[in-house]
Amino acid sequence: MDGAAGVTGAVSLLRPVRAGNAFEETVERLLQAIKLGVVGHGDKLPPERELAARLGISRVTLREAIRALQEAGYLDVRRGRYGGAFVVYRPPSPRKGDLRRAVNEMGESDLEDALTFRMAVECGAAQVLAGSRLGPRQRETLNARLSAVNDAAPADYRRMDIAFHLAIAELTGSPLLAGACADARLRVTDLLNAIPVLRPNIEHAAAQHAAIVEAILDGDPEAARRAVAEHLEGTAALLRGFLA
Amino acid sequence: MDGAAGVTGAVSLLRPVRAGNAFEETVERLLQAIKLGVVGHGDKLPPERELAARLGISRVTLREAIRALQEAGYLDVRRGRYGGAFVVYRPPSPRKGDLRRAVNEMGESDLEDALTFRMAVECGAAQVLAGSRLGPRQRETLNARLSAVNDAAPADYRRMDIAFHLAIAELTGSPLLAGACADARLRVTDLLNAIPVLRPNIEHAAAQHAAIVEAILDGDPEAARRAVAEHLEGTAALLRGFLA
DNA sequence: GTCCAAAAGTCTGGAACCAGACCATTGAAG
DNA sequence: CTTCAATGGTCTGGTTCCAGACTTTTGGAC
Repeated sequence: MDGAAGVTGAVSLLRPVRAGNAFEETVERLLQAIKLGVVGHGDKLPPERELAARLGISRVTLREAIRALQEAGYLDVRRGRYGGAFVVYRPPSPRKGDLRRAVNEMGESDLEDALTFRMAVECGAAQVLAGSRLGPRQRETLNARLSAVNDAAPADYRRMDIAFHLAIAELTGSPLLAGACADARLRVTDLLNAIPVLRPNIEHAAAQHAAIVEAILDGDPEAARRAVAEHLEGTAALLRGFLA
Repeated sequence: MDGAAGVTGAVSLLRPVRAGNAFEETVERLLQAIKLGVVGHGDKLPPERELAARLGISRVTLREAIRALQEAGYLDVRRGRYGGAFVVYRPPSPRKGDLRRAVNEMGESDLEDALTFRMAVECGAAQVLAGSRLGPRQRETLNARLSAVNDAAPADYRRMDIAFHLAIAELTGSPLLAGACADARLRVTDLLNAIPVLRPNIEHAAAQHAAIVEAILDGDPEAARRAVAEHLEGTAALLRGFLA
């Protein structure tokens, strides 16, 4: 360091190699999967042995995490054949003050960080996707996700919205980019879950979603980038509005 | 899973919680810091106790990593007061075949992944930065980094180039975004180090760097995004050219 | 009704990792 | 030339985490 301390990158590179112990990180991961709706209400997690292998941890550690989530009321574990860990979580209806509480938990600066990060990676993903030649299969997927959001029941709205946004990143074919977008989204899920889903907002978002898809299918990176930026600015403004 | 297996995000969320053991991850991190030039030739790493704390690992584990890097010839460790671990690494002059070898090591699909990821996050960062009000201090920093690349000796060129690109991300004020850009860059450093630094390429890059800075200082997100996209496409094309 | 396969639940020995105390070396200041 | 502070080097006991073998429960197939 010393001589080059100020050059750059020191902050991001010399940060902790591990976010916490294996147990904590596993709980966090599973909770994210549940809250993002990757595994929805009533769905079953993969068998312990398979899941432990996928997460790269031992069964013992995974079981501790599952038990913690069970005790917290997120999972229902049943044994025997056809048993498993079933998700029983439903996003709670937001109450006044939830947002304030959620923001206080993460900190104001973390909020700005998350919103900035999300803006950058999602705009980047849309730009990249619009700039690549899309096959008929990919176009279908994109349209299907768009329809799914528009047809979603209020209780499913957030989940479908997440699926739509992540689909854009995943269709780029870059796992790194998809991971970054998933990361960005889950850093604001708690906040979004804390504000009510209102009709005018949904309609506004629907128009923006349509514009995003249109730009991507048109192969116009600039329009795609602008559409996503506009959409996310709207979301950020909504959040700040509820905070004020 | 099952019911929602196809929805999305499963791949990125149910991936391994830890990339390897603490030792391996630490070696990797330090090596990245060295190769990205965060700590340049002759610089000293922070004292073991401090570095271990920053990396969130025990001194024992850190020392193992340092010893590995010492044996690999990247560090020179001296004891006593004013001692420490000094970087002795200089980026090697590329030889014919190095690139092919580096690509084979990481895999073709990982290469595409890395290039796509980098395109998305760096374009996003430039867009965000151009869209934010910059203070005089930030403008200075940006110009300084630009000059540093242009004035760099050939041996320092890559390092200054990295510092320039990362500065854009860091100036957004988002640690998450800065981290993503650092990650993206280090995934291609080995490849870029494997191709020679040629005059025409440097001049071409210099013009593009200038265009990026101009767009950002003008507060034009679209122009900034386009300039970065163009620049990175040039780099990607260069890589592919050397591979063909 | 019996059997079987798939799943959760349990146990054990060992490896990895850690926190903290202590030792050894070095170069500068007095 | 003695002292001292900052640094790397070493040791010890305890915790976390792991791999793998084994047990129990469950519901369907025959």
